[in-house]
Amino acid sequence: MQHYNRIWQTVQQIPSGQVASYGQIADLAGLPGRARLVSKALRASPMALPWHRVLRSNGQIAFAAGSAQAIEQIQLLASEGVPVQGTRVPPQYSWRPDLATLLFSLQY
DNA sequence: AAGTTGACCAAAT
DNA sequence: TATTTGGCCAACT
Repeated sequence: MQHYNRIWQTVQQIPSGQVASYGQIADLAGLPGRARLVSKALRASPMALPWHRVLRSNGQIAFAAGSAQAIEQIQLLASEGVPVQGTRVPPQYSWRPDLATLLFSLQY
């Protein structure tokens, strides 16, 4: 699907040490309102992606607390210097992409 | 063809 | 802070 490629490329733009929400990725990929599609795209991704930098809009991990996936994600984030305090990542780690940079790097 | 299911979200409570 | 509610829509039954 064409949309998945856009989503994957957008996720790859998230810098180490920062995080983005599903809705944010959808918007940046040109798919406003389709946050759920992003989760599907990540699940279906055949390539290596920084999927751990994608959180819910409120900073929480999308997986159930305590699940193996959630634990792995927390570990990966920690290795980049992003703490998960209690149940969520503090908002100052959210990615604020420069628009011109994005437009330059998203090729189709 | 019709109903269900999500790695979601914003707003209200 | 946590939970609920209604909305969303592609992919799967």
